[in-house]
Amino acid sequence: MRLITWNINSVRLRLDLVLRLLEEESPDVLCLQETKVVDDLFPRAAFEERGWGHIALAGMKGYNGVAIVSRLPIDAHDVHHWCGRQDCRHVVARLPGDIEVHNLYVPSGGDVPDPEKNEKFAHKLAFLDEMIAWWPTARRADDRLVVVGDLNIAPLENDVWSHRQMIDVVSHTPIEVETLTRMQRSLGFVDALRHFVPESEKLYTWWSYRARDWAASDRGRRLDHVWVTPPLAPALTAARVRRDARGWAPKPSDHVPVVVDLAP
DNA sequence: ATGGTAGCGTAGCTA
Repeated sequence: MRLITWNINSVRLRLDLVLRLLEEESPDVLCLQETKVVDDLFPRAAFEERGWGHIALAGMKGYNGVAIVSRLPIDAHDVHHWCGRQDCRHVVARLPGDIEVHNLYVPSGGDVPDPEKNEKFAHKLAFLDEMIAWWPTARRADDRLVVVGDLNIAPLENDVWSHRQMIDVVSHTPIEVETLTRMQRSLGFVDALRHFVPESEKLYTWWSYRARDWAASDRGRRLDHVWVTPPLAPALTAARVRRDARGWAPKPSDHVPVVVDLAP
């Protein structure tokens, strides 16, 4: 099974790029974040016509939004909301083979890494803390789970271009790294990308739009992740980042797809 | 220290 996660930053504006990815990679399951569209206006037909006819959505107007687009039947799906909001950041699909995919869009957290001074940062930490409490009550470490998405945290030193210069920057602060690590440990999730790419190697999935030349400066961060529970870890056969998609014309997303292959 | 870009939707918020 091939599974891809991609923060698309408007699925309607970049539908042509999504279709290009489907053509090039032919994934079984594509998980999108920041679709920025209500469910009724999601471009279903484009996916259905190409064979990805099973779709689970949680979208809203203008912001956030997650989608799971699948070639495999989706037996059931759920939408979860956190922190008392209805902000469309978590959709779940159950797939054949008793695999459950959780597609997440974790709050970005604003600019100031202090929950006392910045409500957005407090929300980001609260969102993760709620999930950390929820996982062990709702699922088991021996379930066959895949957690993907834009987690908006780069946990390892080589998940950012400069650990030293990023230590006080939201996405790489110690409190965020510690919180994300606690979520990872809540069910013993295995980091699929780092299962294949050594921690000593720089690895990014996001580059700011604000750089003059994203490729030359290469000030990236690894914000997008794929985790699996221990029963699925032996099935991992490959994981890679489609860095080239950051340059796709005419208007790339600031995130690139992460591709993971699981043996049957 | 600051400003740099992008999407939605048409002002200002979010990232």
